[in-house]
Amino acid sequence: MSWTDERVETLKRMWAEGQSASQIAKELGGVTRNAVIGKVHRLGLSNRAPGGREDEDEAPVAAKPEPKPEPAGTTARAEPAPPRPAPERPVAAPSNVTPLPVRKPIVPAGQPLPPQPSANEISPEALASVREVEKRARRLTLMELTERTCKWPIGDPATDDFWFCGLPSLPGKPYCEAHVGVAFQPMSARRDRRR
DNA sequence: CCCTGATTCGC
DNA sequence: GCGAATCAGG
Repeated sequence: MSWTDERVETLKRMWAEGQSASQIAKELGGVTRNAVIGKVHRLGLSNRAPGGREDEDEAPVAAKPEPKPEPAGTTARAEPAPPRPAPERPVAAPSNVTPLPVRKPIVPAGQPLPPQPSANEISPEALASVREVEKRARRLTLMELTERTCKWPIGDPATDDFWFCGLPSLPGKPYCEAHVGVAFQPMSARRDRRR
């Protein structure tokens, strides 16, 4: 694979969007995150806009030759500060926490997450398991989610009482075992259960 | 251990 | 120019 104009464009766009190098690499395919990072540096867009105003063009002449007294170890690193999807209070759900087919947590521009077929029926054990699991949830924030962490939302997004499960997700699935069990229910299964 | 970006250096 | 290996950090 080579850096065609199109691929570079995708790289630029995603990098600007705050996507991580590994995410970009996966999107492009045929390259590693190292390749992406390397390219990013060669393109000279290493620091992403922290959300606020940033200088467009670089002042070529620096007045300060040596502004750093520290001998080593100092890292002038700019925080990414990814776009945070402010929780636009939808419907302040009461204490009634029973999200059945709720499957679409706010994931940072992730993949479509195709629906998985499942011959699962929601069992009392599964429900109990979920309750239990949610007590032990890692309580991750949006930014801490990865492809292998459960993205099941817990709590009320309109309050601080909100986080994501964060337990290890099943390979290829967005949720942990317990949450997959209640998330993916075929219509038929639900109907049958309503007996 | 999972992940992040930064840097180096042989190719 | 490229990117694997490595580094430095969360």
